[in-house]
Amino acid sequence: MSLSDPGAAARLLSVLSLPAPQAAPRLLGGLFGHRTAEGVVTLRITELEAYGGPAGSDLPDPGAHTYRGRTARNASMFGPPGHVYVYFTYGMHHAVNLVCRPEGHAGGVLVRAGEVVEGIGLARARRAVGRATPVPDAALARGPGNLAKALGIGLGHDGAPLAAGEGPAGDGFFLVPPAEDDRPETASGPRTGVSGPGGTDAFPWRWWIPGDPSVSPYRAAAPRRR
DNA sequence: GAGGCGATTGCCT
DNA sequence: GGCAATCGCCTCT
Repeated sequence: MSLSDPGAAARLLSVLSLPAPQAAPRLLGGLFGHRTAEGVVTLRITELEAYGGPAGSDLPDPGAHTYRGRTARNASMFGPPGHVYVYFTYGMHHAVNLVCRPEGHAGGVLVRAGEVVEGIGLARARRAVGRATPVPDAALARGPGNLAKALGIGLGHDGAPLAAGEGPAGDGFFLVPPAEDDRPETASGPRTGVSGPGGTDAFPWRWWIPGDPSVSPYRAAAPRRR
């Protein structure tokens, strides 16, 4: 697999047309990158989570932002595949999803962690902002908030298209799903930080590459403070 | 118009 | 392991 893989475009469309729980394990080990005026950072995806659609749809997911229907915030999740859904949470963190399924069907894959394989200097610089101590390389894109920061992703990128391979020249996102023969070993379990039934064994929609140092530690949803 | 809380992170004890 | 930070979105009044 490489950024110039001629089969990448076909694989991207076929994989992202699937419901998220089927697309997610097929994206593990793939390349995901973002090119800006600052440079390019590319990751090998090592951890992700699938998210479905609203109550009453064909893939209801009580853990998803889309569960209560389409809103201005989550509209990208209902759009055509091959785009990104970026959201802002906890007043400080961004996270990025790869939108799945045909337009009208909500679904996406949250990219939770990756190994930086290109642009590690830029990733280090972005992650160093506001920190006193340096970030270990394996942790540069560990966790969805950290990954978004390493890739330079903000709310302004919500709805941006995903190119296959290196894509057209200029700024933007690109994605290269692994060829079938290149898919890594995978493990799966409940999603991290999801409260309610969506965070239980009933939705084992988190996948990761076992033993990879960039995978984030599992955390149960924070109990409500009072 | 107000209040609660979140697909998190990192520092503190 | 506990918990503060920090603010936009969503729900309810």
